[in-house]
Amino acid sequence: MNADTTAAARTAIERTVAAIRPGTVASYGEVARRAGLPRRARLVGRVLREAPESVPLPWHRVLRADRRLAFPEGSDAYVEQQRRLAAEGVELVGGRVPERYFNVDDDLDAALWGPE
DNA sequence: GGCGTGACTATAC
DNA sequence: GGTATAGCCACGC
Repeated sequence: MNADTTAAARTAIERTVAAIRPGTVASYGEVARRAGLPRRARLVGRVLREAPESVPLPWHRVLRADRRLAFPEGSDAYVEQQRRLAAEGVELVGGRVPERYFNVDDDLDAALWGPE
Protein backbone atom coordinates (compact mmCIF):
# COMPACT_ATOMS: atom_id res chain seq x y z
CA MET A 1 0.00 0.00 0.00
CA ASN A 2 1.99 2.95 -1.19
CA ALA A 3 0.86 5.07 -4.09
CA ASP A 4 -2.62 3.62 -3.67
CA THR A 5 -2.99 5.14 -0.24
CA THR A 6 -3.99 8.52 -1.62
CA ALA A 7 -6.47 6.98 -4.04
CA ALA A 8 -7.86 4.82 -1.27
CA ALA A 9 -8.02 7.85 0.97
CA ARG A 10 -10.01 9.72 -1.66
CA THR A 11 -12.48 6.85 -1.86
CA ALA A 12 -12.78 6.63 1.92
CA ILE A 13 -13.35 10.37 2.17
CA GLU A 14 -15.99 10.38 -0.54
CA ARG A 15 -17.78 7.50 1.14
CA THR A 16 -17.65 9.20 4.52
CA VAL A 17 -18.96 12.50 3.18
CA ALA A 18 -21.73 10.70 1.33
CA ALA A 19 -22.72 9.06 4.62
CA ILE A 20 -23.40 12.35 6.38
CA ARG A 21 -27.11 12.42 7.07
CA PRO A 22 -29.24 15.16 5.50
CA GLY A 23 -29.89 17.99 7.89
CA THR A 24 -26.60 17.43 9.69
CA VAL A 25 -23.05 18.65 9.14
CA ALA A 26 -19.51 17.56 10.00
CA SER A 27 -16.12 19.25 10.12
CA TYR A 28 -13.26 18.41 7.77
CA GLY A 29 -11.29 16.92 10.64
CA GLU A 30 -14.29 14.87 11.69
CA VAL A 31 -14.73 13.47 8.19
CA ALA A 32 -11.03 12.68 7.93
CA ARG A 33 -11.03 10.91 11.27
CA ARG A 34 -14.14 8.85 10.42
CA ALA A 35 -12.54 7.91 7.11
CA GLY A 36 -9.65 6.43 9.05
CA LEU A 37 -7.39 9.34 8.09
CA PRO A 38 -6.55 11.41 11.17
CA ARG A 39 -4.69 14.68 10.51
CA ARG A 40 -5.89 14.66 6.89
CA ALA A 41 -8.47 17.45 7.16
CA ARG A 42 -6.78 19.38 4.35
CA LEU A 43 -6.91 16.30 2.17
CA VAL A 44 -10.67 16.24 2.62
CA GLY A 45 -10.92 19.76 1.27
CA ARG A 46 -8.68 18.82 -1.62
CA VAL A 47 -10.82 15.79 -2.46
CA LEU A 48 -13.99 17.86 -2.42
CA ARG A 49 -12.39 20.47 -4.66
CA GLU A 50 -11.18 17.85 -7.13
CA ALA A 51 -14.43 15.87 -6.98
CA PRO A 52 -16.24 15.96 -10.35
CA GLU A 53 -19.98 16.58 -10.52
CA SER A 54 -20.35 13.14 -12.06
CA VAL A 55 -19.95 11.89 -8.49
CA PRO A 56 -22.67 13.73 -6.56
CA LEU A 57 -21.32 14.45 -3.11
CA PRO A 58 -23.02 16.34 -0.24
CA TRP A 59 -19.95 18.57 0.08
CA HIS A 60 -22.17 21.32 1.49
CA ARG A 61 -22.50 19.30 4.72
CA VAL A 62 -18.79 19.69 5.40
CA LEU A 63 -17.58 22.79 7.24
CA ARG A 64 -14.66 23.95 9.32
CA ALA A 65 -14.11 23.06 12.95
CA ASP A 66 -15.16 26.56 14.00
CA ARG A 67 -18.58 25.79 12.44
CA ARG A 68 -18.11 28.35 9.67
CA LEU A 69 -18.12 27.65 5.94
CA ALA A 70 -14.74 27.12 4.30
CA PHE A 71 -15.38 29.89 1.75
CA PRO A 72 -15.20 33.66 2.15
CA GLU A 73 -18.61 35.03 3.10
CA GLY A 74 -20.39 36.37 0.05
CA SER A 75 -18.53 34.23 -2.47
CA ASP A 76 -20.54 32.17 -4.97
CA ALA A 77 -19.52 28.92 -3.33
CA TYR A 78 -20.47 30.28 0.08
CA VAL A 79 -23.92 31.31 -1.11
CA GLU A 80 -24.43 28.00 -2.87
CA GLN A 81 -23.46 26.00 0.21
CA GLN A 82 -25.66 28.11 2.43
CA ARG A 83 -28.55 27.63 0.02
CA ARG A 84 -28.14 23.83 0.00
CA LEU A 85 -27.94 23.70 3.79
CA ALA A 86 -31.04 25.85 4.14
CA ALA A 87 -32.84 23.44 1.81
CA GLU A 88 -32.15 20.72 4.40
CA GLY A 89 -33.24 22.84 7.33
CA VAL A 90 -29.73 23.86 8.38
CA GLU A 91 -29.55 27.61 8.87
CA LEU A 92 -26.52 29.77 9.56
CA VAL A 93 -26.64 31.93 12.64
CA GLY A 94 -24.18 34.80 12.58
CA GLY A 95 -22.30 33.10 9.76
CA ARG A 96 -21.99 29.90 11.77
CA VAL A 97 -23.93 26.64 11.91
CA PRO A 98 -25.41 25.91 15.36
CA GLU A 99 -23.60 23.07 17.09
CA ARG A 100 -26.78 20.99 17.34
CA TYR A 101 -26.62 20.38 13.58
CA PHE A 102 -23.27 18.64 13.85
CA ASN A 103 -23.52 14.95 13.17
CA VAL A 104 -22.56 13.06 16.31
CA ASP A 105 -24.47 9.91 15.49
CA ASP A 106 -22.44 6.87 16.50
CA ASP A 107 -24.51 4.68 14.19
CA LEU A 108 -22.87 6.34 11.24
CA ASP A 109 -19.61 4.52 11.86
CA ALA A 110 -21.41 1.20 12.13
CA ALA A 111 -23.28 1.89 8.90
CA LEU A 112 -19.96 2.54 7.22
CA TRP A 113 -17.44 0.15 8.69
CA GLY A 114 -19.58 -2.34 10.60
CA PRO A 115 -21.30 -4.52 7.95
CA GLU A 116 -18.62 -4.75 5.36
C1' DG B 1 14.47 17.47 -3.33
C1' DG B 2 13.58 22.09 -1.28
C1' DC B 3 9.78 25.60 -0.93
C1' DG B 4 5.35 27.77 -1.08
C1' DT B 5 0.40 26.93 -0.85
C1' DG B 6 -4.09 25.34 0.83
C1' DA B 7 -12.32 23.83 0.89
C1' DC B 8 -7.72 22.50 8.15
C1' DT B 9 -6.96 22.20 13.43
C1' DA B 10 -5.27 22.98 18.06
C1' DT B 11 -3.14 25.88 21.22
C1' DA B 12 -1.69 30.31 23.32
C1' DC B 13 -2.32 34.99 24.34
C1' DG C 1 -15.33 36.62 21.56
C1' DG C 2 -10.84 37.57 18.55
C1' DT C 3 -5.87 37.20 16.25
C1' DA C 4 -1.28 34.88 16.02
C1' DT C 5 1.52 30.91 15.59
C1' DA C 6 2.74 26.18 14.89
C1' DG C 7 1.66 21.56 13.18
C1' DC C 8 -0.15 18.94 9.71
C1' DC C 9 0.12 16.49 4.88
C1' DA C 10 -0.52 16.23 -0.24
C1' DC C 11 0.67 18.79 -4.50
C1' DG C 12 2.95 21.68 -7.99
C1' DC C 13 6.94 24.25 -9.41
